[in-house]
Amino acid sequence: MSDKPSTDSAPDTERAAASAAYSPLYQQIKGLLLQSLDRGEWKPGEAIPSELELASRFQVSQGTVRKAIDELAAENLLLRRQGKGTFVATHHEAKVRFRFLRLTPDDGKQPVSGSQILDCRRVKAPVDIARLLDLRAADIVVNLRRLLSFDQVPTILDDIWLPGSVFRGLTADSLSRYRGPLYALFESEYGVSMVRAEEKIRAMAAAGEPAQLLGVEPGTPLLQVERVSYTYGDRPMEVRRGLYVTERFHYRNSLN
Amino acid sequence: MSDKPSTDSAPDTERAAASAAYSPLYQQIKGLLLQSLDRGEWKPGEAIPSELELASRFQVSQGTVRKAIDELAAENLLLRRQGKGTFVATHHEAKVRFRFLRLTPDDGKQPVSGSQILDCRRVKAPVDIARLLDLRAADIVVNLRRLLSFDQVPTILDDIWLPGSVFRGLTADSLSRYRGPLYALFESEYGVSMVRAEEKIRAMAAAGEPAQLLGVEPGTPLLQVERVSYTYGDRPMEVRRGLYVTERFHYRNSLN
DNA sequence: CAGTGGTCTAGACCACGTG
DNA sequence: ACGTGGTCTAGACCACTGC
Repeated sequence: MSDKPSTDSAPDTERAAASAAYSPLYQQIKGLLLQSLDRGEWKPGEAIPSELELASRFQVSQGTVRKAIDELAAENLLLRRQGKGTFVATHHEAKVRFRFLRLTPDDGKQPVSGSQILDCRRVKAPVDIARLLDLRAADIVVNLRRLLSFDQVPTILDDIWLPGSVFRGLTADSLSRYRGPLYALFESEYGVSMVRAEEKIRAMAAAGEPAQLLGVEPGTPLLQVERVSYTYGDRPMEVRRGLYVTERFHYRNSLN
Repeated sequence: MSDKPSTDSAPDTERAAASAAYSPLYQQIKGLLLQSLDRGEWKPGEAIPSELELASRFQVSQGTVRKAIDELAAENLLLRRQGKGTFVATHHEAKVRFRFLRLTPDDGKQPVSGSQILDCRRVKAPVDIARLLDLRAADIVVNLRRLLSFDQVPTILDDIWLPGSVFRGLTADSLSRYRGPLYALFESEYGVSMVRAEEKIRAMAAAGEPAQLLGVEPGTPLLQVERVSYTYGDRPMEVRRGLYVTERFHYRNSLN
């Protein structure tokens, strides 16, 4: 069923017009797959159709589908499992639970983590948040504050902003009852898959309230991590400002 | 010319023995290419032989060579340029000069950068450095300190450790005369290509001497970035401890 | 055993860079 | 016009998973 992407056998005029916007077949297929993912045709954790099936659906060769899937897998949107199929990435699953959390214990031992919701309100978007989330200043956002502890030690204080129109019904209560990563909740309850994020990191002295919540002296150096998370189509869906205590933890990063 | 990697047409016994250590042909080719890079058969910035030439040399199809090169390109060891060839990655070239430097101006304007060598000595390796560099405690290392300024403002204080046996003849003098990224110098003068690095980041208060050199008050929160850089074959070749002033700059990172 | 993704091949044609 | 990497195809066989 459906639209075979146009590539060859086009008259010269069309060819010429298209040449500026030339895009390889597999990129077009990739785009179609992205649309299906965005549309929710295949849910996180589910298998997508096999390569042969997609090839016949799009009327291209298996190799072309494969290359499209290869790129999506490289971007961690899909997950290939030999002999089983190709699956939509999800924030459930122990293996990738901390996909976006780069704070790591110095001694390498996995800590016991706990989350405490401090606050959850709906407010008019501050200008800087509105800009980052592509909203108008009048729009409503959910502002969420929470404290993460590792081995009972308060370590991360997060200030989170979400578009209110998408995250209806998100309350401190529903959050407190929930166990697990926020991004997994966003997926199953609000259909929002976080796919990519950008972080800006700086060093900052702990002010009074954060210091108290994190149990450190005012003036203690902390990491300030500002994260913007994106769904399919590079649409920003979350702003998160975190303060990290780096006494027994560090932020790890790989450069290639 | 030379060794075709063994894959097919092997008797059953050998086949079975190899099955535990089964490795796809293109991975074997990738290994051979890596050896050639490590051996310096193709220097940074130079083109490697064309895909067809490599295919005939290794007695495999072009597609297999292509897949090997694809992976090396994805790891930034090689650089493909359509119509021209495939090139060995280099730290010369304006485009990738700051490949490993994640500190970015808040306002996005490229600053004018300057480097000042503070110190360059050869000493016995401290235990922690020796461990990180896979050296014995008795081995000699080069210890290098420098101050980076952006738009004349002191911003990064680096404490750098290099294996002395590799970096012979590296002196404060030769460094002061050199303009450009250190990694480019390492490449052309010492044949060491840095290919990958791991960083550990924490927040830390500026102590007396660093504070003075960076022109900030003692106690000012700084980013402390510990980097270990690796050459081909994942051999550690540099430890770098940097202190970053994040007044007008931030450390940027992308999460996938 | 059947179905999935993974590897490997051979060949055709396209886009790009350089003479 | 030629050589490079880039795309696309068709088909064979392999390795892994689950019934």
